[in-house]
Amino acid sequence: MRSMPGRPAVNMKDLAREAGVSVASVSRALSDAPGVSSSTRRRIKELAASMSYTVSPDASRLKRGSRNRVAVVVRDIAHWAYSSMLQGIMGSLRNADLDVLLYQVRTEQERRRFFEQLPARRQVDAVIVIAFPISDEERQCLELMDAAVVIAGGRLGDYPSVHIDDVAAAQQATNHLILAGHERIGMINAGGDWSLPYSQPADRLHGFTTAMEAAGLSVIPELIVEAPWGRTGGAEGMNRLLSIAPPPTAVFAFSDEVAIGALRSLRRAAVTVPSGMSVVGIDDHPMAELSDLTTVHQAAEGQGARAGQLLLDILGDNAAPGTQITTPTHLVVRGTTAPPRPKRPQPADDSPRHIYASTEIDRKWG
Amino acid sequence: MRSMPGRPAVNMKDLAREAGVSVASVSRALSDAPGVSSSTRRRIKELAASMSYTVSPDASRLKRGSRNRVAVVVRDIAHWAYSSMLQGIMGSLRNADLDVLLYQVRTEQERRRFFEQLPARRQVDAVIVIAFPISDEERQCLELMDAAVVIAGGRLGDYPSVHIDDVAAAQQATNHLILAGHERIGMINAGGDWSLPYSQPADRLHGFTTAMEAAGLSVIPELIVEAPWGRTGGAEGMNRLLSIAPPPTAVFAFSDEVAIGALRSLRRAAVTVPSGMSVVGIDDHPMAELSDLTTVHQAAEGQGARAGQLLLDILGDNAAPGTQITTPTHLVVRGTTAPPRPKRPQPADDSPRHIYASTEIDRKWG
DNA sequence: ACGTCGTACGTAAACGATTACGCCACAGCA
DNA sequence: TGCTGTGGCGTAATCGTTTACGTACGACGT
Repeated sequence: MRSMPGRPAVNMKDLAREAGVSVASVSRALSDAPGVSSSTRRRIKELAASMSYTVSPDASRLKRGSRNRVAVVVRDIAHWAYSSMLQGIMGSLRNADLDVLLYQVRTEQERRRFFEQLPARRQVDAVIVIAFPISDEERQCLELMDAAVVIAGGRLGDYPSVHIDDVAAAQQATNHLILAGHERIGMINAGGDWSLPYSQPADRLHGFTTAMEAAGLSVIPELIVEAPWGRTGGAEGMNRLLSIAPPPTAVFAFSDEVAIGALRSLRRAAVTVPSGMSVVGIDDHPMAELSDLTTVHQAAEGQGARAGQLLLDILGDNAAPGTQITTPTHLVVRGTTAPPRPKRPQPADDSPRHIYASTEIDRKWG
Repeated sequence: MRSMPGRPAVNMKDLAREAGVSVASVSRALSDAPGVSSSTRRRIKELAASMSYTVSPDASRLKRGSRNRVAVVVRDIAHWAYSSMLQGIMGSLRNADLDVLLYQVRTEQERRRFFEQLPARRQVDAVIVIAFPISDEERQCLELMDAAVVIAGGRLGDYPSVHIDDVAAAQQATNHLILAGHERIGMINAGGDWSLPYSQPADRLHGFTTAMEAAGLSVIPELIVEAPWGRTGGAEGMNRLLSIAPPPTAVFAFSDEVAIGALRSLRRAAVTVPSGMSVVGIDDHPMAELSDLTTVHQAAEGQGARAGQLLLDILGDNAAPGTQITTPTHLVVRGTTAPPRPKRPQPADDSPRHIYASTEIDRKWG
């Protein structure tokens, strides 16, 4: 049976009466403030426990003017990278006496609604945005509520953020293909459904082209295809690349999910991997190991943890408001990349490369 | 530049002065309560917008005694099944004007801390517990919060819950193996690290044994191994089963993650799947498709959505407090199950079964 | 002309805490 | 004894709202 909604069964006044002291003493005792003898403090605390009393967080917040709440906004909770970051964030905020309000914005419309209502109902000290772009008007909403903002898993304006170096990650992936001897290299990019521009696709594209140019290879525009984010998008993208004559000998995919979709297309097209086509992704998604996918590892949970810590530092005035943290990435070589098939058909090395061998030893390159 | 923490730049009194009315009228106008002429109401609302004023949720809650928040407690945010459920919950709560407070309890210690300190105390109307067991004392703590409780992805006492029928799911998996002709069937069970008993392992074990007995097959105790939850646990479990002479010809794994770990052990032991060993799991994790794993599908996001809806019904007094919802499961046959190798060695059908064939067509059995 | 009623609005008392301020008793010191 | 300082505690103001109640006033019926 629940009592009146929200009204506590026992409030501070009751406790005070019961203890024979004033509410002021109770407040002081419970909040470990000075001004109460240690004996009464102990007595009050014990009584509070026995009456299972706790202070009303709302009244307390109202009076003190603190909020002790942060909002975490995530685009897709069920996505590996984002839920990992969320986990990292929760981890570093765990001991901070902060409540976490969770919001999911899957569509443009939900995003808009979130920012419209944000100042209205939710009062938070900070907002952590996990990896999606926001518009200028939406930034104004954030300014209005005078909350700190931290971006996790991306970069956005001058906001403090924790992210990987997308350009460098793309270069690591591309250089791996180049070092293996590939020259005709394609890319499947994914913009992520948002109408707003986000730095990731542009950065990864930029990393790809600069790596190619640095190696003296030509970037062939038709070998760069844009596909929807996700596995089906990756499959589509690869189909488009396969329809080009001649197709690339290696493909850099925007992410592991895209790469895995691409691998599916290759299987259906009976193109052997890696001898007929090399594929590399970015993320080191758990599925990458299963698919034996060469990829560039990023520590998603670690980024979340750093973002949470950065937020605490900012709230505690221990960090510059514009701090940008770049977490390292590294190449994980698995079974989907190899040198290209020699141009002159010769006894091809089609001996069954044991598909699981490389999961045992992840050779890690800078 | 942030002003005083938590104190709004402009409060209702300021607005009232500016509008030339009393705070009462402002409150009435903004909350669409009767007692204000429509003209003043409009005027006040416009002024509020132009001063970008919003009511203090804390003061409002304090006075009204409402909370409009629910807590979601999850054991492992980054796990596919739980983040999917969380996603489903968020989805059905989205339009309900409820904020979601998120708590993670990964370890026994965190769980204990959560229940001892009840950070959600006096803050939420309801608590959704995602798939982990709680002790009797902890239930008493929950009562203290005087909040509604809903269990998602499991069953717990008399609390309303949304879950699959674990017994039936285990039977579906086991029967599939039995129908394929297996007789010596093992099981890798996983208790999930908690010291508290949870219904899932017991139910799945029970489903396994009843299916076996119903088919007139004997349950061999040493073929039932307990392993830690997760892929490495599954690998360990399978190693133990392989060390038994003779090993089983088929294995039912507690979950897809366990099954995938088991598959890894089989690869390392050079046991071919499915001809040398059949494996079936439960979940239909996205990785199951990649691993071509036969499994029993459960709709994780759907369960979350139902749980969220159930919560709304309970808060709106539209559902009996003890409602239990069972969501259906179905077998998805893929490539890790097949009839056992005939006992008399004969021309084995080791022609390469195309490992991806069945991902194209998921034959679904009740 | 006079009650009566409904509407629009203001006044003020909560809601449950925190905290500045004041009071009192007692200890220390001359 | 008289003065001052300090620790322990109570009084009351306050945080920003909501809302029960009171009042003023125009409309209406008789």
